[in-house]
Amino acid sequence: MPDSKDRPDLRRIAHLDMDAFYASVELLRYPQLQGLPVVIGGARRSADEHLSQRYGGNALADIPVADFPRLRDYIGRGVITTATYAARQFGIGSAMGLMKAAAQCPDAVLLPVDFAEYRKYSRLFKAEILALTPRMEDRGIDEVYIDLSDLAGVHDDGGRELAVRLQTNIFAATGLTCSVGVAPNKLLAKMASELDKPRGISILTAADLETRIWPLPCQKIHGIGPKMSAKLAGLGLHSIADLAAQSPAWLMQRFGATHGLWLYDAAHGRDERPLQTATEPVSISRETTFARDLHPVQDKAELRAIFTRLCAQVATDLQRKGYVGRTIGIKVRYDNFKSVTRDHTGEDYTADAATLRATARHCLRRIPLDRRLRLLGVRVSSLCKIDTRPQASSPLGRTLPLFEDL
DNA sequence: TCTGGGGTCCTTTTCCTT
DNA sequence: TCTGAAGGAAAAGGACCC
Repeated sequence: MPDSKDRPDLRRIAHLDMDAFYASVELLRYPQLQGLPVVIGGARRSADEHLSQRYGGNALADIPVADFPRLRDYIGRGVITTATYAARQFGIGSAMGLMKAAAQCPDAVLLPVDFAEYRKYSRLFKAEILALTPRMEDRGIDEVYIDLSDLAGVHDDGGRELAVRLQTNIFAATGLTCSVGVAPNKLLAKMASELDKPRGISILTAADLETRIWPLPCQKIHGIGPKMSAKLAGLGLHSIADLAAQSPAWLMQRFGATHGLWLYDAAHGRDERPLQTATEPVSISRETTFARDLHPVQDKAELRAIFTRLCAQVATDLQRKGYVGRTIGIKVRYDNFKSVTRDHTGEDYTADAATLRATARHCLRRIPLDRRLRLLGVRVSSLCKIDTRPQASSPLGRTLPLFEDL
């Protein structure tokens, strides 16, 4: 049997992406909303309370459509996490402000984001994949890479039969559909899975590069976002073919050695990144955008309470996940949307709320508090597992004194 | 005018030490 | 004691992703 580890040309990597994941989960729960404009996002409280007060989580499928909260009822800040296709007809899309969306489609149903529910389905579909192979890289709640290289039959049809089997098993387990792309590496597999959504299966080989990848806009490359895309467009490079036509030297001159070479390789479909079947978190953080901009002096008590709560939440998250960290930082976003961060690396590892708060407070003192704030965040990095940390440090899980000075 | 939250990764800047 | 170079680590910022 050929071993793909020694034969890069035999690599078959699948990228699997759930179709409109959050919206699809919500429609399983509320089938009466099928076909209606529905947006998911905003603050949890409004819609949650609205439904739970009246129905308490029972017989959700029986809730009359007329009883669902609407965009027009929403007051406050927030953005749309995702929108159903019916809502997109109104020009509503991800990351749009809710107030703006409400102006365009006031009657759209507004549902809160329910991560606990999405995680439940996430575990179900990943379990189906792991039943086929342990060679899976977790890429978040609704997508994964899978190394099919050594599975029986993959080299007979490029992986199509395995992709069909995955789709079938996942649908049976969850009632949800997904799209699958199979290609020689992660970069191409990711692009392949987006070629034919929803419920698509796209099988790519190196020979398909010019016909199926090169006509796509540069932004379809995972890692090229709006900023990079605009810069490329400014140089007259719009499609991946345009990018591929440039010499490595030309790209390196304009984008630096590392990035230039990466662009060149990506445009030529080259990517040798291995699958990462196990990953450790790099940082754990909590942040919150206030319902209204808060003044550092006039709203001091409110800010202090929020700050204390964020520290306590991060500490709880660390303890629950079994980590301690020694770099503690804060993030502030001013009313003009400018953000600043400060952090400090200490001697000891900790997951203690009071210790986090004390260090974070020092960080906070290093930034100018001369205008209103819209966001505050607390972050811990330089993490290690609690049982492998280099030395014993601060006590864990102490209760936090409330409402100290900021 | 509007712009969430939780992350990763990369580059640049700043600081410290020799 | 001052100054500058060099290198590394830490800090800061930004782009990107889900």
